[in-house]
Amino acid sequence: MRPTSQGRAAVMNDVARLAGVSHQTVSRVLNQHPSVSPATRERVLEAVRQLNYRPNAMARGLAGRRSRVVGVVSFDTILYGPASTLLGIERAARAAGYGVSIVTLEQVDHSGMVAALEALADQSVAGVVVIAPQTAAAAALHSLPLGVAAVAVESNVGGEIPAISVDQVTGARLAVQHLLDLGHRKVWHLSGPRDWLETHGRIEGWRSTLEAADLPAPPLMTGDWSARSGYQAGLELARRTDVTAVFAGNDQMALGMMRAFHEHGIRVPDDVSIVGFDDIPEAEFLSPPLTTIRQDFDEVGRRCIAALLRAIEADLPEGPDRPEPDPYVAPTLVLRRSTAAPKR
Amino acid sequence: MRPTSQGRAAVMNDVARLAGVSHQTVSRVLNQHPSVSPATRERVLEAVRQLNYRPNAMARGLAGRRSRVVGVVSFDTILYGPASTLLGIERAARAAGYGVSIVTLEQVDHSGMVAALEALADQSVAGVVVIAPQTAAAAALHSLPLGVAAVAVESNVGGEIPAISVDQVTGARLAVQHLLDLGHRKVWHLSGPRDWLETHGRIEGWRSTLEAADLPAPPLMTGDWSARSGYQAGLELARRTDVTAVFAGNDQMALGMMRAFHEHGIRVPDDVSIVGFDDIPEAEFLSPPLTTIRQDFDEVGRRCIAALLRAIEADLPEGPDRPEPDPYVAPTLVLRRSTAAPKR
DNA sequence: GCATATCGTGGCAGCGCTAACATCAACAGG
DNA sequence: CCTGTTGATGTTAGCGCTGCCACGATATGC
Repeated sequence: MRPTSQGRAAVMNDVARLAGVSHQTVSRVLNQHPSVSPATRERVLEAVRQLNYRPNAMARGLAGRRSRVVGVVSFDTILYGPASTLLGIERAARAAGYGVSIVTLEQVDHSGMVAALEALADQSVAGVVVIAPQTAAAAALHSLPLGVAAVAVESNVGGEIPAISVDQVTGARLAVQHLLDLGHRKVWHLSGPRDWLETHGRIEGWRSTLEAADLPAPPLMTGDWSARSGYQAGLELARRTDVTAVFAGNDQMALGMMRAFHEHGIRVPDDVSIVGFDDIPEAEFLSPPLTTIRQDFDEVGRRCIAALLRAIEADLPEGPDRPEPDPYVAPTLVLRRSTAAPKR
Repeated sequence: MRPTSQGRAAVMNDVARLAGVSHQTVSRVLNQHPSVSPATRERVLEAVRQLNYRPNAMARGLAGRRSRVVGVVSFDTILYGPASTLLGIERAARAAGYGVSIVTLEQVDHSGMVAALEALADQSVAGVVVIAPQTAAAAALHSLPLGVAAVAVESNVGGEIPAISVDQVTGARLAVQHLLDLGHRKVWHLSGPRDWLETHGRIEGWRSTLEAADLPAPPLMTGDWSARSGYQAGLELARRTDVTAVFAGNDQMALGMMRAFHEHGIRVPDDVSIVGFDDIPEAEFLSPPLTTIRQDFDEVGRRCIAALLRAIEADLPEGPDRPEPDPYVAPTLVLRRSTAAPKR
C-alpha cells in the first residue's frame, strides 16, 4: 500500500522493535495517550519517521470498533447545489481527519435509500451525512431504524436526526423583499419541483413576504430546476402583460426564462426583473448578469461534520461534548443587473 | 452498524451456529468457494437471511489484505467535467461491487497529490482512480512510486499508469470540421488553461484540422474555463471584423463569449458561429442554443473501473484476465442553433 | 480388495491493531 | 521501614474474518 525499501510495509511491531519499546507504547504515542514519557515518545516518533510507518486503518477499526471514515449519501452530483454541498462536506471531514466515502442515489425512494445506507454500513463508516433534499429521500431516511450516527442536509429541521441547511425561507425573503423594495407590486415565483424540501422553504418565504406587504401572490409556477423548465415558464409569462418581477427557484431556471423573454423581445431588467437562487459561477455572465441568492455550502459542510462528530462521540464514554451547531446557515443577496425598478 | 432485535449485530459465528456448520463454511459460502454442497450452502444462506447478517468489511480486509473500496482523487468537483467523471466512476465502481472513497485536491501540485494519495492509502483502498486533467497533477502522479493499483483520467495515454479519456483531438476535429463544412475559412479557438492536458488535445485537433484543409490558424486565445474569460475573449474578438467562427474550449466560455457578442450587437449565428465543448445541461437553453461536443462520462467511468480492476487483479494469482479497455472514448457533435454558414 | 484421488468440512493461525489488566519502579506519608 | 499511590511500561486477549492444512468420507483406479 506504500512504498518501502523493504518488501513489505512496516507495522507497529517494527516500530516498537526499532524504538526498543512494546507495540503498545507505540499505540499509545500514536493515540495521544497521556502517560508516555517525553523521551519515549520522541524515540517512537523517530522510529515512525525512519520506517515511514503508517497505521493500518482496517486493523485500527477492527480492534477499536470505530473507523475514521464518514459516508455521504448524495444525489445528482451534477447539480450545482448537491455538488457544492458534497465538496463542503468533504473538505470539512478531511479537516477533521476523516475519510469520505460516497454513494450516489440512483433512485430517490425508500429502497434506494436503504441500499445506499447499507452500502455505507458495509464499509463500516463511523457515521453518515445524507444529502436528502427531496421529501421522499427525507421520509425514507427518517423511517429507517439506522444504527449509525447520521446527519441530514435538509430544511426539515426537528426530527430525530440532526439536520443542517441553508435557511431557504430567509433566502426567498431576501429575493422577494429586494424586488418589493425596487417598487414591484406583483412578484411571480417559479418554484423547483414540489417534492424538494427546499422548494417548500422558498415558496413559504415568497408567500410570507408578499403577505407581510399586504400583496396578493400571483399563481405559483412549478419547474424542475432545469433551464428547459425555466424557458417554458418564461414562454407562459411572456404572453402576459402584468409581469414585472420574477423570483426563480434557481439560477438555471432563471437562465432559461431569460432566454424565453429574449426571444419575445422582453428586456431584462427593463421590462421584467429576475432574481435567481444559488449563485452558480455562470450567473455573473448571463445577459444580463443575474441577481441571485448565494448559499454558503462550505459552512453547511462544516456544520454537518460538526454535528456528525457530536453524534458519533455521543456514543463514546469520554465525549468532549461539542456544542450543537446552529442548523440554519444564512444566505446572502448578490445584487447584479437583472433587477431594476419597474417601468411599466 | 445495523439494526438487530439483539443488542449487537450478528457475526459469522452466529450464522455458523444457526446453520449448524463451522464459521469457515460460512466464509466459503460467502466467497463463492466451489466446494460447498448445495444443501449446506442453502442452509447457510437461510441463516444469513434470518439473522440479517452482513460481513464486516474491516475484518475481511484485514484478514484477506484486500478491500472492496476504490479511491478517487478528484479536482474541482463543481466543474461539469470532473463532476460528471466522478459520477461515472462512482456508478461503475458500485456496479462492480466496490465502495468509493474520494479526496478532492485542494492544490494541484506534487505535495497535494502526495497528500491525497496518502489519505487514500491510509484508508486501505484496493486501487485509485486519479482525475488528473492538469499537467502538474499528471506529472506528480507519474513521478510517484505508488504502491497501489492506479488508473488516470487524462489524455496523456502511454505512461506506466493506464489512462482513460475522451478523445479530445477527435472532439476538436468534429467541432472545427463542422465549421469548415458550413463554409467558414477562419476558425478561432479560445482554449482552456494551458496547464490542462485536455486543452492540448483540443488545440491539436483544431490546428491539425485547419492544416488538413490548408487554412492558416488565427492567433490562439487562452481562457481559464470560466464564463468570465469567455466574456473577455469575446470583447477582444468583437473589436475585429474578420471573425465568423469560434471554437470555444468549453460551454461556459462559449456562454461568456456570447454575452460579449450580444453586448456589441454581434448576432450568433448570423454574424459569428460558436461551437462549445462538454454539452452542459444549460447548453440547450442559451441564446441561441449552443452547438457543442458531448463527452460520454459514464463510459469513461466504466472503462476506468474496468482498467482498475484489471490492475488490481493483476497482482492476484487467480486473475480472470480482463481485456484492456480502449483508452479513448469517442465524443459526438451535438448540432444546435449557434452555428450557421457565414454571411459576411 | 486396497491404495489413491476428490470432495466437503473443521481446526488453527494470524492479519495489525486497541482495551484492559498486570507489572514495576519511584516516591509519598505514617 | 512498610504500605499506598502514582506514572510508565509490558502482557494478554481479543476484534471478525480468511488462508492453509488436516481430516474423514465418499468415489475411482487396478
